[in-house]
Amino acid sequence: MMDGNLDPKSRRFAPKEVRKQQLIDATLEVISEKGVSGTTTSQVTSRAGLSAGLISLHFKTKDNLLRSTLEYLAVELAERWQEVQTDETLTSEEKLWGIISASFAPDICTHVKVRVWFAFFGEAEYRGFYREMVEKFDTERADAIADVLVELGQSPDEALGTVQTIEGIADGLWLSLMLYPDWIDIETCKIRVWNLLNKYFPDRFALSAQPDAVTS
Amino acid sequence: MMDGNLDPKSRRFAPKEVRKQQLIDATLEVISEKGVSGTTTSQVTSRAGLSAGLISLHFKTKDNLLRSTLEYLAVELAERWQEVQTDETLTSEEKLWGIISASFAPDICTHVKVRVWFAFFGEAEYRGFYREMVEKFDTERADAIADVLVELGQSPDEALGTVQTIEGIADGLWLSLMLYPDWIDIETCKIRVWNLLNKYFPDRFALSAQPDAVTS
Amino acid sequence: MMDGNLDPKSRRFAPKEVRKQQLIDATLEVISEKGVSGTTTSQVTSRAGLSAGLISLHFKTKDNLLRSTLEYLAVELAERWQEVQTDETLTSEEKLWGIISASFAPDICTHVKVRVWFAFFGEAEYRGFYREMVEKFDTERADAIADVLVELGQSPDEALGTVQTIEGIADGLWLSLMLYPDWIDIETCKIRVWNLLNKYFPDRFALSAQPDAVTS
Amino acid sequence: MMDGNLDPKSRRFAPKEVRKQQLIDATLEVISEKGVSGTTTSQVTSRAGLSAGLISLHFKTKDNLLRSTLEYLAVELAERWQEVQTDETLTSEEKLWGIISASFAPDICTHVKVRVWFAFFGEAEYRGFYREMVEKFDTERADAIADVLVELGQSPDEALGTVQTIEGIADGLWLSLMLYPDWIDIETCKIRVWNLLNKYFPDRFALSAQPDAVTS
DNA sequence: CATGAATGAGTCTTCATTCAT
DNA sequence: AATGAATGAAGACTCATTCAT
Repeated sequence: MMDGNLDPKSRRFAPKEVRKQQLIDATLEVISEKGVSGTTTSQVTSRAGLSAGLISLHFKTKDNLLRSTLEYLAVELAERWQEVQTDETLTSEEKLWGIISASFAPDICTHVKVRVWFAFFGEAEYRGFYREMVEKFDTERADAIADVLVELGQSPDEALGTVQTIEGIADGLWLSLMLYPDWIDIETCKIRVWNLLNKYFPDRFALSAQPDAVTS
Repeated sequence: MMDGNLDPKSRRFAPKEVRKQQLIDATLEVISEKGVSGTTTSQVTSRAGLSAGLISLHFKTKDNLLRSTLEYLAVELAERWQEVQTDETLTSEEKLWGIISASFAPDICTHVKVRVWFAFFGEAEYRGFYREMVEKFDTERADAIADVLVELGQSPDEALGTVQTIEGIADGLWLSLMLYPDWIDIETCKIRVWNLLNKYFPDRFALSAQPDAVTS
Repeated sequence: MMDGNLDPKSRRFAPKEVRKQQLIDATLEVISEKGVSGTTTSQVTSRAGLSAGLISLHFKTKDNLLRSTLEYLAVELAERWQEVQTDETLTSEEKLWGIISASFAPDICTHVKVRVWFAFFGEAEYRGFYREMVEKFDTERADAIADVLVELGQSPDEALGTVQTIEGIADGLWLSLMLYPDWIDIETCKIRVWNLLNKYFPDRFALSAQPDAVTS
Repeated sequence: MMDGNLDPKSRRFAPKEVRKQQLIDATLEVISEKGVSGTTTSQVTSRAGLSAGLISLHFKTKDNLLRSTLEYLAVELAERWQEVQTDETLTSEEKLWGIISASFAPDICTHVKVRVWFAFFGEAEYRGFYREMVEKFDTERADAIADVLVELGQSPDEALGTVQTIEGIADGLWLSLMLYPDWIDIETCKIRVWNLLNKYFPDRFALSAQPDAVTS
C-alpha cells in the first residue's frame, strides 16, 4: 500500500492495471474499517495516495469500483480451490481438504478480506451482484465436494446434506473470525473443520493428523 | 404494515413505545432491502407512514435508531434461548437443542431479520457496538452450551471446540439461508444441526428423531 | 427579489408555489447574466436568498428547474397573445397588432427575459424541449395571424409569407434588443413593426397612428 | 470528418494552422449539437480525432478556443459582405441585395453554423466579446446599407429605420431557420427578404425577379 | 509536435437534522 | 406529540488543464 518506495515522478504514470489494483487494495482496506456505507471515494483515493479523479478515470463510478473489488475477492478465492479441484495427483481426501481449507489460506482469509466479504454480504445490492457472479462457481464447488464425498463412500443424498454442513461450518467460522478474533484464529478454524470431517470419515481424517500437523 | 386498524386521529398520538417499535419495524424492513448504507431516515419514516421529524423526536439520531434496531434483534434472540437455558424442567439434551434451535425459530429467523443481522455485521461501527452489547450474553451462552456438553460427557477441552463448531454451523447456516434461500430453508437447517449433534452424541440425538419430527 | 422585506422567520415557511416562483425568478436573473452554461444551482439559491437544498426539494433536479423556467416564459407570453386573440371585441387590425405587440410588452420583453430566451435557444437540449412544449401554441399563433391577414384582404398563400416575415421581424428585433440595447429599444421595435405593417396595409396601419401614439 | 486522406503518420505532425482549423471545425460541430454549456474539450478533441492536450497546445485555454471559433464565424461572414460592398462594378440595388443575402449563402448559413451563432448569443460572456469584436464591422455594415438606401432615394432618417428592419428580418429569419427547419429554408428566407425590399423599392426589387430567379 | 494519464477545483445532489407551527 | 419545509455539510462525479514522456 501507498507505494512509498516510488518517488512522485514514477507515480505519475503507471500501467492501467497497476492503478486499478492500487485502488482495489485501498478499497479493501477502507471497507474493512468503515464498512460499505462508510466508504467514500476520497478515503479510497487518499489511502491509495492518488487523486480523487482517478476512480472515475479507471472505474467510471464508485459502484463499479466496489463491484470490481468484490469480483477480485471472489476470483481470488475461486482460483485457489479450482487449482486443487483440478489437480489430478491428489487423493479424494486431499482434494476435499484442499478445497475447504483454501478458504482459510493465510492470504485469502485475512482480517481485512473477511471483513470485506461480510461488508458486501450485508448490502442487498451487492448480494445480488455476487450471486450472479459466482453462480457458476458455487454450483461447481458444491458438485466437486459432493463428488469427493461420494468417492469417500457417502450416498448422493447424504452428500448433499454434508455439503451444506461443511459449507455452513466454513462460512460460520469466517463469521466467528470476524466477530471474535480473540476467541478463534485461522489455525483453530482448520482444526474445527478437520475434526468435523473426522466425525464423517474417521479413517481419512484421523485426529492424530490434525491440520496443525498438516501442510495446508 | 402496522396499525391499519387505527383511524388517522388516534395515529396522531400514540404512546412513545408504540412509535419507537413502529420505527424499528420499518427500519428492519428497509435495511433488509437496502442494506445499512442504503437506508435513509426518510425511507424509514415513510415506510412507517410517519413524518420525518419523528426519528429525531424518539431516537434523537439515526445512529441511535440503528443501534436500537440491532439491540432489539439481539435482545429478542437472547431472551429466547435464555428462556430455555433457565428452564429447570428440561433435560440436558433438550436444553442444548433448545438453545441452538432458538436461532431457527420461525419468528426469529425470518428472511428480513437474517438480512438485517448480516447488514449490521458488515458495518465495522455496529460490529463494535454489537460486541459490547452482547459480550455478557455471548459468554453466558457459550458457557451454557459448554456446561451441557460436559453434562453429556465431553471433557471441558473438548467442549470448547464443540461450542465453536456448533456456533459456527449455526451462523454459517444463517448465511446460507440469506445467500441461497432457494437451496436451503429453516427446516433443513435444523436437520443439519441435529445431524451434526448426532455425530457427537449418537444416542441423545438419534437420526430417527430428526427435528421434522421434533417440536421446536 | 431577495424579499428583504420578510424577516428570517417568515422566510422559513412559504407556500410551495411561492418558493418555486422565487427560484424561477432567481434563475431568470442568473441565466441572463451568466448564460445557461454559467448558471450554477448555488448561484440561483443564493440569489434567491435560500439554501442549496431547496432546488432538489422543489424541482428535484437542476435540469427540471431550467425547464420550468423556460416553460414559465413560454406560458407567460402565450397567455398574453391568446388573451388578445380570443377577444371578440377587437377589430382585425387591433387583433393583429395586439398579438404581435404582445412580444414587446414591457413586462414580457425585459432585458433579463430576452437574454434568457436566447440563452435557451442556444442550447440544443432546451430547443428540443421548447419545440415540444410550444408546438401547439406556435401553430395556433401562426394560424391566428394568417386568419387576420386573410380578413384584411390577403390571399392564403400571401398570408403564409407575411406570417413568416412578421414572425421573423419580431424575433429579429428581439435579438437586436439583446445585442445592441443602445441602438434600439422596445418603443422603436414597435414602430418598426407598425411601419412594416403599414407597407402591407397602408390604410389600417397609417403612419400617422404610429405606436408611440397607440395604447399597447 | 476531416483529413481521412492523410495517413496516420502525416497526421501526427501538421502545420499549426491546419490543427487550429481542425479544432475549430470540431468545435462548431460539437457546439451545434450540445450548445456551449454541453461542449467539453474532450468532445472537441475526440471529434477532431486528436488528443486532449492539443487544445492547450494551440489555443492555451478552452475559452480561447471558443472565442476563436466565434471569431472564425464572424470574420467569414464579414469578409463575404465586405467583398460585395467594395465591389465598384455593382449597382446600388445589387449591393444591397448582395450584402443582405450574404447571410443566406449556403456555406455561411448552414444548420451547424446558425446553431453555433445562437449558442454564442445565448452566453453573456461571448455576447460581450462578440460586440467588441464586430463593433467596427457592424457600424460599417449598417452605414453601407444606409448609404445604399439613400442612394435608392430614402432620407437618412428613413434609412436608419429601414436598416433596423432589414437587419431584424435577416436575424429573425435565421432564428426561424434554426427553430423550425421544417417550416422555412434558405431559399424561402431570401424570397422573404426580397419581397420585403419590394415593399420599399417596388421598381428595383420586382416580384417578377424574385431570388429563385436571381443568382445569389 | 503530440500524447493521454493524472490532477483537483468546482458542481450537482443527497440526506440527517432542525425548528416554527 | 407531530409535522414537513428548510438547512447545509458531505459526497460522487465532471472536466479544464498540466506535464512527463
